[in-house]
Amino acid sequence: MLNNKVKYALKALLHLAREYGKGPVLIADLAEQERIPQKFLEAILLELRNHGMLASKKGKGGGYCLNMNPDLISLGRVIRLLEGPLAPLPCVSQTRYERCAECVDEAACGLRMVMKEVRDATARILDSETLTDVLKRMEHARAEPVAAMFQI
Amino acid sequence: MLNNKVKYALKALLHLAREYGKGPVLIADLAEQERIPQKFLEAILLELRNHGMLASKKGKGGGYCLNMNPDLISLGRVIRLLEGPLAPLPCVSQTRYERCAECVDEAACGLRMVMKEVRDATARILDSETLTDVLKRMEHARAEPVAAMFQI
DNA sequence: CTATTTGTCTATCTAATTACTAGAGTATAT
DNA sequence: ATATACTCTAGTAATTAGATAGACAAATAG
Repeated sequence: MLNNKVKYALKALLHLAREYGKGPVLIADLAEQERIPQKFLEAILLELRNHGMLASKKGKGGGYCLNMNPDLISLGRVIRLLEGPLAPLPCVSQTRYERCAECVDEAACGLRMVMKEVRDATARILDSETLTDVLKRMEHARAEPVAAMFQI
Repeated sequence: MLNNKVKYALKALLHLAREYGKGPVLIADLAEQERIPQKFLEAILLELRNHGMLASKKGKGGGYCLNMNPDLISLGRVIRLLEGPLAPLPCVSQTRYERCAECVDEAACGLRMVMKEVRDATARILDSETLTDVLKRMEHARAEPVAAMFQI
């Protein structure tokens, strides 16, 4: 399960991706429109900025904006930045491999083989899906709402 | 990331699956051979027993054994039992759906669509892979060790 | 029937993490 | 100057992780 921090970060980034190229967005607006606790959001945005993913501007007319093109930011990248590896076990992580302390024979560990498949399947999705891709999905969903079928 | 509790549980269950039909296994033996802290393992086995997955026998010649055929126990089932849903967000869980408190329009949430795909991919693997399947993988790996290639 | 073995269960503990909040400080535009 | 808006250091309450101690209960061998 993703924690709230990552979820809020992704929602905020999607919001900023939608406004990409239109100048800075106020934390307060972001917090209100995405319904995220403002002070918590502040901390998250700051962290993303310190990692170079966001840029900020102080003072009147200030705010936050993406520091790179939204099609360079994959969901996997954000999750790894704020939460850590996508892998369900550290011994199958590509980015932060760690041996299981208690493991007797890693090469013959059946659990590891299955978890490697899970990691690969997860990474295949999350590393290929960028903010731009997700925005496109959202527009598409708004254009053809499935719910409409039940609202005739 | 799976926590140690689940990892230990899965390792213990695989061990018990290997001994299935051969009578009870001592906690002490399990703990030693799988290198799991014994008292922690006790608590885990007790929980699995209280959920009906294991059976226990007190006194001399006692111990723990599987309470059902190992090909009825999928990794997904164990993870859900001890840790919760496989889904990365509660709003895409099949078994324990929960709405995101802050979500404005769930049907149009792009994040949700992607996470649904992740959940489905994960569940497809973990719900089909049983203890028996994992044991087969392990035997296979021991029969044809990849490492042998580098040890000539 | 009793000593020994082995699982059961309650209670506790520390450390880390999560999810926030307060409030003082700093930079900027006008 | 001054209002606006981000920065940053603390701190806190609640939960989870990862154990450990020790009394207790049941079963069996002899």
